[in-house]
Amino acid sequence: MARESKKKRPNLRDVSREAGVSVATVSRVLNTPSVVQKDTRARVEAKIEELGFVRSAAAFAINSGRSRLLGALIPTLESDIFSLTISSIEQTLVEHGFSLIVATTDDDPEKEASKARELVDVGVEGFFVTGVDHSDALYDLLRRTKVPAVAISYYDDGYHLPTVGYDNRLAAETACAHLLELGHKRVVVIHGPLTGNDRNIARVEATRSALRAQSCWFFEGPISVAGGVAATQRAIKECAPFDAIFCMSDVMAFGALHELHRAGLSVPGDVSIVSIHNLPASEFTHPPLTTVNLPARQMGRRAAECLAQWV
Amino acid sequence: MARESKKKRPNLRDVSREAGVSVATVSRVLNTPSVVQKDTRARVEAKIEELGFVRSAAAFAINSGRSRLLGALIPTLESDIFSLTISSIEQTLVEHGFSLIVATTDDDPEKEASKARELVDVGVEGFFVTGVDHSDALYDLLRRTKVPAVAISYYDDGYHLPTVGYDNRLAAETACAHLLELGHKRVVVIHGPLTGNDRNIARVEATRSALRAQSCWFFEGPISVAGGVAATQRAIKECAPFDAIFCMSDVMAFGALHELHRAGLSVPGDVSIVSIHNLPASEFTHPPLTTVNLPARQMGRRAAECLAQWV
DNA sequence: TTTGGCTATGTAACTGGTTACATGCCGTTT
DNA sequence: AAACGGCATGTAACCAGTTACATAGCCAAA
Repeated sequence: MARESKKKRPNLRDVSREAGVSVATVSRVLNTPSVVQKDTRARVEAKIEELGFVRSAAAFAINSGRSRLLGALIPTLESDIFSLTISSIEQTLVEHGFSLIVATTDDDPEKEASKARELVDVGVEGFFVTGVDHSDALYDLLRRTKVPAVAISYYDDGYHLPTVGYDNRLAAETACAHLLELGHKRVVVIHGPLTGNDRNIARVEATRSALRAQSCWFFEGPISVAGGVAATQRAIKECAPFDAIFCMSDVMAFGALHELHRAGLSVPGDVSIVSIHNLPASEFTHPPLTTVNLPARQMGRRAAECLAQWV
Repeated sequence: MARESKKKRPNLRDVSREAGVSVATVSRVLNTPSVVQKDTRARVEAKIEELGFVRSAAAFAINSGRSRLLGALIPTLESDIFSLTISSIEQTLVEHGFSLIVATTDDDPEKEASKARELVDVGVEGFFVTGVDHSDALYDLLRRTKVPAVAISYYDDGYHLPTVGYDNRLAAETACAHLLELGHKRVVVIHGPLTGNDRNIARVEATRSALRAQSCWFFEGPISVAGGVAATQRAIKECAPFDAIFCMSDVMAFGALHELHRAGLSVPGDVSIVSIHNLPASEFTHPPLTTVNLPARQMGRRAAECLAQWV
């Protein structure tokens, strides 16, 4: 009774003592059960069950050097694209026996570096970063600790980290090509923040060059439905008439669609909309969105497999 | 040069040797810098920097007993409600010096229990579970390991774990009251899966009793826009005319809205819609959704603070 | 000059596992 | 009967930190 209450958690030695075997044997039961005699094993396993023993993760990690933890540094979880990606990363990692720590960075390189540092402190064996544009502090950390990292949401062969993602320039170009094909001449481009966001920068640059022969207006806003609404309002006020809107993100397109309806403009009659992402919900807007597919789930899976293999 | 390449990562002894002090002193520089002489400390800190030393999280955890990790067991990340919640949990936890491991369960109690087990194995100091309905295996784990856990998305004073969340019955009742007030008589209720999902069960039960005097049809489907679309299609086919739809989740309401439009029914002219959640996007549907607000962000913050305090 | 107390640092024993190596036992083979 | 080999198990060193306790050095009071 005193035992029950004062003891915190049983450890290997407790089990070994109670089962009348050595610590090594208990450890073997845990790690290589096949090498220990059947009845001994049964006895030890019974004691483990009885005492409610669970091996200390810390102690395991300390001599195996393996924490079975990976981290993910993403701008936000409040955007479907990233939550979709994280979701599939997590699902893939469990298959490989890893757990996933998420850390959000708000697209702030400083915050990213400090959270990366925390991840390393907490013992991750590797992590994901979003995009290819990072602070020196982060690169420094990677160099010093040699922790494996893969970049997601961005595909760039020449980058010094493995990248798993899509070609953001190509995605924008594809959308632009579609607009050009339809013969649009006056295009409003609505995109997310450019500071610290290489993905948006790549898309905007590609768009500028693809639409160089067209009249274009660029509007920046937060990547949200409200952001799309606000940008579209400004566009209607400042640069109507236009015949197309290109949203760099489906969620902003939802907002654009809403605002166009509100303004009495029909889609695609008066204005065409194209965007990038192809979220599950984009199929059910009115009309359905024309959007460049970014295979977020697939990317998550690939990235997870890449990192799991590496470590 | 041989050192550079063959050595893995510098440890406490390496630093102490190089700095010409004992391991205890280095440890003190790390943990209680104030007690070590200024110049000694400076020397040690310089060496730490020079060697790129980072203390092993595992070794720290093993004797402090603190992993600084918490886990979250949620049904899915692919739903805005949960990603919103997780997002605010994560943001709150960093303020308290914790990192967050996410694990998705698909609303499957078995999966939940096994992931809980993994979380414990990996060394979390506590975790969040969703709802109050769990497998025996999970309760057993909690009892044996005494790991703190708080339940979210559900408020129930009498539960044996602390709960941080909303009153799901009340939310449903509020929505129903609104429909009754408008005088609706024939109501279609669209809800998510009931198996293993106490939140949905509570809402449906509350709805049944609130609308006992009305004609009601209940449709179940996955919590997604597509799920809402499909359920609404069936409703139109099987039980028109109805004058209201109550969706237990905004995302399903998006689908319902879409499908009603497609069928040529006007909202709220022909059919009223109410739902639960109040997602950021719900303000921008056409017409804006009437929805019972569930303060996901606030809940995340509270839950995080609760658990952080506890451990 | 001795004693006492304070501070800065070192020594070594812990934490809870893993594992290289040692040992003991039993059945074959010569 | 002696020697050998293989298997099951035990002993103790190790991983990378923390920390209780010991010690050394210094200054002031007796």
